[in-house]
Amino acid sequence: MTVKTRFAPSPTGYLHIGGARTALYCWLYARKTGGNFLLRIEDTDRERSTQASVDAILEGMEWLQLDYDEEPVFQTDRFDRYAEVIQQLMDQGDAYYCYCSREELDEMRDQQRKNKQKPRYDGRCRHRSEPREGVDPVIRFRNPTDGEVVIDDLVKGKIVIANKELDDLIIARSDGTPTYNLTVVVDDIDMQMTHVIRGDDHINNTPRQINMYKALGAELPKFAHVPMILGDDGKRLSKRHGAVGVMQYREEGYLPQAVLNYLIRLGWSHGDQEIFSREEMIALFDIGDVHSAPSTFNTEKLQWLNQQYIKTLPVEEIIKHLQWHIEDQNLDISNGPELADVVNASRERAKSLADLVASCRYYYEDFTEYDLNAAKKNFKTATPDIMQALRDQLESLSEWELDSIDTAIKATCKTLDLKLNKVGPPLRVAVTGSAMSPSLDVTLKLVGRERTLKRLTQAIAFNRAKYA
RNA sequence: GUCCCCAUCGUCUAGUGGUUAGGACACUGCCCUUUCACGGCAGUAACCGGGGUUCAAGUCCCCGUGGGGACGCCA
Repeated sequence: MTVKTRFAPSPTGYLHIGGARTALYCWLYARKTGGNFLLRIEDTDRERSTQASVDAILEGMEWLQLDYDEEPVFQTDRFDRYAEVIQQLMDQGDAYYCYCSREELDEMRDQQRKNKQKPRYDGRCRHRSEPREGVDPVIRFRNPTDGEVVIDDLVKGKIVIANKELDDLIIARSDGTPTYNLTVVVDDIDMQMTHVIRGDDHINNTPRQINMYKALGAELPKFAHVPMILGDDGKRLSKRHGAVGVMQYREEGYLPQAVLNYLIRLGWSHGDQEIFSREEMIALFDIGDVHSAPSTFNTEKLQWLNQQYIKTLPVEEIIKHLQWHIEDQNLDISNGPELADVVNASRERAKSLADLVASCRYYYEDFTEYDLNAAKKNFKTATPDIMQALRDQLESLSEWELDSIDTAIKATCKTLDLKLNKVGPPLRVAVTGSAMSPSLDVTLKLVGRERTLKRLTQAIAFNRAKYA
């Protein structure tokens, strides 16, 4: 049978990092097995679902390049079908009207809590035959009272839950709209899902859902419950608890490759391997190998991975993702060196794409102020003379190439009888405004002759004024 | 409170009865070096506790402890 998986977020916020991992696992498993991966938007809660969230989720999926095989399914398009199934359950006697008020239910739960019991619906409307005047009833699923439900979970193993721990859950609200546990089951059956991969916060729902599968005479999919991701404080990462949206990682300069690589290694591994290409992920991943314990999100490792990818990805790929940051940081690159050359010169010292852009500004724009610490440390009384000597040497060059620039700098050192470490650092500050840049020959070559000479003139003036 | 899940360095993990408990991030030191990085080398650091089973337990079982989750007319 062809594998079918789905990612089923509810559009009540952005795509967060935990959701992204679940989506990745679903996607990988489908891709690995030659199956299909679908996206289903669970928007039955009309109070909280928004179009903006739908867009954000779609955007996140696209950024991560987790492509789905069919058009996304929206549950709000399927209300007729849910009503049909609810009616079927009513007709079969597997569902019933419940007229209890919210106050009544609250009181019941309070009482149970007081008695140190698990709050659960006690089934008081199970046998009611008369409607209650003026009350729009909800519909509850009649859960079996005896026996137990067994989940053969692909990541957790065998889980057994006694039916007496479960209660009769609401499948239709008093306004007639269906609720989560019903819609999931109906959709997964109709969409012929073979594998339900989701966060383990859903484990408690699974036995109820299995009972509904049984009531509907449907075949069970395989379940795989992946552990939650915890924040630095050990608490579950969620929308209301520090989980940031995946698009925020783009804003901070992460590559989608790095995010995906980080996510796959969070709870899964393949020996000692840390870096996985997309192809390797698909080839090596198996849902059954996912670690059953929750893991803590660690930004430093994500940073390291990001750096690895910035260092090694083809330059065109880097540039593709860099565009967004160039716009974001308002950098005009039309007047300066080739972006590819700049990227190649600087990629080894960038932790993020945002850093990369920020640290390349001097190739394209002039500046009038120097980094305070860099100037303080490297501009001395002798600087104007050194800069002047450098300027003379560089100006006389017939060609502006790495070799000639390098030779000019060394020749200056010799003329002045100074070591390179007295000449190089101030030169760097003069030309870039900061204390860090690629090696001087590369930097000067890219900055260009004209700009270099102009900046040396500027540095001479600056230092003359300072030490006058 | 009740039920469910989980437990190896600070973090991510390898490990499937016999290992000097391995790797990665982070951290520290050294080397490389015109800066910052990169890179290389070295180092600190872990089997939650207690009982079993066994010749042998990080590995299997039980009980604690700790952490997480669920207990909605949310998903």
